[in-house]
Amino acid sequence: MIMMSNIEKIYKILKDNNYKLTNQREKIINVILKHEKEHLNSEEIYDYVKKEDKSIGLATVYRTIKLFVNLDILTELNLGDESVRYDLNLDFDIHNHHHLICNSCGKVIEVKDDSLEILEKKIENEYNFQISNHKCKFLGLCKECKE
Amino acid sequence: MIMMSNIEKIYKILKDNNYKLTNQREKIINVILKHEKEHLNSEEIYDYVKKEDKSIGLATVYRTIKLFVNLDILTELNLGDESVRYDLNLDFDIHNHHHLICNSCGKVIEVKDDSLEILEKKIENEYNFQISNHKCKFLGLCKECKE
DNA sequence: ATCGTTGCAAATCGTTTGCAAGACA
DNA sequence: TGTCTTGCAAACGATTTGCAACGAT
Repeated sequence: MIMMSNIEKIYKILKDNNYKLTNQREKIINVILKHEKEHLNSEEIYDYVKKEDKSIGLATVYRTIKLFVNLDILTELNLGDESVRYDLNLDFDIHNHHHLICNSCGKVIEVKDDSLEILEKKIENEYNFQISNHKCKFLGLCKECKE
Repeated sequence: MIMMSNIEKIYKILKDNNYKLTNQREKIINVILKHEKEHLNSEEIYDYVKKEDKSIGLATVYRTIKLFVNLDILTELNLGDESVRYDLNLDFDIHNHHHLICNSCGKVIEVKDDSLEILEKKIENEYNFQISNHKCKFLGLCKECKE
């Protein structure tokens, strides 16, 4: 099995779904990949893309983000009271992936963990609720802000 | 220790913080309490209150909700892609309280559970991140929709 | 050549604000 | 009475839309 880079994965998803790979979409993808760890919001994505291409329209950025959310390339994050931020989602194992959110500096740290499965089993039995996914965030203070 | 009803608790919180108990606030409280399990959003709260009092202003409802969030009477919920909904929060043990969200009918079921503490301990050690709270949602199908 | 995609500007949505009038303590 | 609170309408910010022009396949 050939290993695909993230960029290739996204190109393939677009192609597979009959969406065109335009100049604007390419630039937006590059910005999102480059800042993957920062969980940018719409405005930030627009600002970064604007630096590469002064003529890009705000609506295009919004439309592209929405498309990517629909294609499961991005996941919307509702962190704290702030704006909606986006999380790149190309690993297909998001099921066991949580977020630590620092109340002081706003940093978002990703955590891989599967220990919620015990709790999920319990819920499935107790409530007869069939779980397909979970979203978990832990609020608190990061290493740096704790000091 | 005397047991206070939810209504009494809210009246006390307002009084303790030097807020007046107005007619409009009373009506909003009643609507929220009556529909506690439904996790109403702003619009729904407004619609219900409007039925009791045709003359109430939309801004008043928004201002009251915001006040209640600040006073920790309500907690904002960001469920799925929908609007912000509100969760009555008078038990003071929200720390161990999760939400099950049905992808089909949108129902929200509350779950009391404290088994996340093991995971929290693990995160605190592994990431040196001091957790003060968590918010967890489990997405899937409820008993009724599963059939 | 076709049909998806874009940039622009206007429209829309939910929410917030300024202000004068009204009401609770 | 004094100050907090209200209703109204206007303002606001983020996102969406209609449309004619453009561009990828």
